[in-house]
Amino acid sequence: MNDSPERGGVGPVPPTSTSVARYAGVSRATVSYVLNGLAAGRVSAATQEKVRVAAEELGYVPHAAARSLRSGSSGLVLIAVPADTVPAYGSLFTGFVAAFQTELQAYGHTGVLHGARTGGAPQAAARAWAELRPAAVIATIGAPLDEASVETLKRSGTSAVVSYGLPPAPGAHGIAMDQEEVGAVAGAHLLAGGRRRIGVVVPLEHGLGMFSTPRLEGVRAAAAACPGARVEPVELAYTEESAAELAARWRDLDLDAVFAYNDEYAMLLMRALQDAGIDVPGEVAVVGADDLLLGRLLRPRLTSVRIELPPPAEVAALVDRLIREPETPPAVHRRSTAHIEARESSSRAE
Amino acid sequence: MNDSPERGGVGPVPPTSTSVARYAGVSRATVSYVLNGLAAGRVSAATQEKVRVAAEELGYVPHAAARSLRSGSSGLVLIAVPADTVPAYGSLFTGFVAAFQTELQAYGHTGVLHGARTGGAPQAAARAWAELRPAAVIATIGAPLDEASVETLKRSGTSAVVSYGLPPAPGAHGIAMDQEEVGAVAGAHLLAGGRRRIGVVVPLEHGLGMFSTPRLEGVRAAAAACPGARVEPVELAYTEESAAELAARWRDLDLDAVFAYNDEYAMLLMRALQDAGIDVPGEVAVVGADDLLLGRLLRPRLTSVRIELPPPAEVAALVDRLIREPETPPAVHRRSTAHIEARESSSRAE
DNA sequence: AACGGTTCGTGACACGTGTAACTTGACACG
DNA sequence: CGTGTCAAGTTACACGTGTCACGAACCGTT
Repeated sequence: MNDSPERGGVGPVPPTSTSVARYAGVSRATVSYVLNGLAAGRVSAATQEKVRVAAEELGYVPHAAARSLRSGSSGLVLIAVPADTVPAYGSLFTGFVAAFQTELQAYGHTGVLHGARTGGAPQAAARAWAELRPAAVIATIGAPLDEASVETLKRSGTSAVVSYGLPPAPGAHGIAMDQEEVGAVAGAHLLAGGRRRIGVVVPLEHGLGMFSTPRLEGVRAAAAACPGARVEPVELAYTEESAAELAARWRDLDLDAVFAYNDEYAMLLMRALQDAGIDVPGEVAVVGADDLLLGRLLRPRLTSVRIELPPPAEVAALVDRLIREPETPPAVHRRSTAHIEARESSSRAE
Repeated sequence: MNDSPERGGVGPVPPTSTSVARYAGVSRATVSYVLNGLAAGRVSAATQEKVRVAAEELGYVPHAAARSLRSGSSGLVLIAVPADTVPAYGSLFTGFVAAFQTELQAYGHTGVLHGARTGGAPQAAARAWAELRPAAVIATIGAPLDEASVETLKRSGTSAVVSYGLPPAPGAHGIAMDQEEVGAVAGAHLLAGGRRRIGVVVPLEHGLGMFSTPRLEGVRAAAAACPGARVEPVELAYTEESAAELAARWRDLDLDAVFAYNDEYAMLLMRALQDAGIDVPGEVAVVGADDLLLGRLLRPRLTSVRIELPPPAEVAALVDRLIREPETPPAVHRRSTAHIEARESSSRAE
């Protein structure tokens, strides 16, 4: 007759609010009121104390699933990241995500990070997310998110779906990095330095394509205003071999500048060029992005596009608002800005 | 009389198994059997099809919280990371965590990452984790985890608590990085190269202490066997200013070698030493750890201790076993190995 | 004494799911 | 015809929580 599910372990059953109530000699409702701070004018101070002591004594921790079921909201904010292309990211995001989780906590949400394979069908990932009934989903760069996924999430009760750092999927809000601006800033800097034949590194690593295309377009846009300027994509993988191979045939490409996608690719390529006897910045100027500390350790020091992301606190505030006002029509809420940090690797041509 | 909680949004209510049952013209139990693959010999093929179609049509996604409540297990594996010291990590972990989540999925668990501030009381973090009733918690380097936290988790039903990359807290399992071995390998290499006055970088960044102490001990252990050898801690923060300041007073320290905690600190320090006119490796040998690609781009190329972590698949398998056999007594299950990758930054002294 | 207000609690329902136990025909066997 | 056996579903309960509506005292006023 006992229908209670198996508790495999022989360990003690976790205390519930019922245990606490019994222990304190009050009803379960009272426990709930006290522990959720709704006891004002309902429960005497003495009883409150009794309940608190009982909860402490028993080591009571509320059951998030039960609370979620009853209250109709999980309090989760799910941050989706791509599971496979992370190493090529740079450490730009790890810091942001951590800070963001901390900020969310202040609003009473629990930020949780979920890796999704970019290879598989986006639908499968969206289903896994939807099962958790998150109040919001933030899909970061490279995470699979299409229109159907947004639909799945919304139908399952997620009030806000936000694309972070890339153009939002239809139906989703956006906190965009303006990738074209990144390219434009890099391009403008190189053109101002007298460069006219600009290569743009397109990483061969899977999943970075959505990133490099708009950057390439940004460089092109900057070059359009400048007669005689030429812009060309250059493929590169994040390995020493690939960089050496590219450097070996560099002179055939006839370029006097390269925007290398990010600082890590830039450092890799710059080294390979130098090893091949090509002078930086004399023969070719190199520009990266993300402004990593390590880029300043090389000689010449690496010029970089610094990308200002909206600060975590601001993003958390926005997400909280979107959760509380689910009817807000999808829009792009905030863009990043990009600035050039000019250093020796892109000094003006003679 | 309606006690159902508010659904703030005006959006349609998410479909439940009841909706699906009504739509398909069967009972809710049948839906459950079909969708969980327990229909063999219980439900006719025709009915199964009807149910599947209905679920698809309605976009039904099961409610994880409800399932968790009923089944007594959340299916979650919580990966705890420190929320504040991440940038100093290097990209070593981001790749691992992502791969690990993917592997876990194959076992039917859902890996989820949770950032915890290292500043606050460990108890608060443990409580937040325990609320989710995870089947297992994996605390990575720097995540706050003490004996009381382990106790809180176990009492709330978590069957396995695993410390990853650091000595396990009492009561927890361990998948350890052998930090002493890392130090020992670096120390042995430097001693073999004729160095006798070895500095060991201790990062000033919060939360990395537990890391550097055993490494320092490892270097000391290696030096103990070598008469005349001297080992000293050297403090350094991950900023150019700190490195320059250290380099300026370097000669007072009278050291001919330094093990710089990891490659990022090593690159930073090496650059600062060079800028101060100190020859590497002539006057001082530099060794890092993690064997990053970027370390090979500097001149001289950086010697590094490569740390082989247990592969994600293996870790996932272990965690799955610990979940299924909760009585397994706590133990250290797997250690990392460390190898020296000798390059020019630590060439033999004259 | 009757009445209204305040203080301090409790009883009971609903959230969505998984599954053991039961029902209902249909059919076969003695 | 009574009795199993089996297929195909259904009924009903439990998981742990939040909260609405409803007491039961107690106190002060008319």
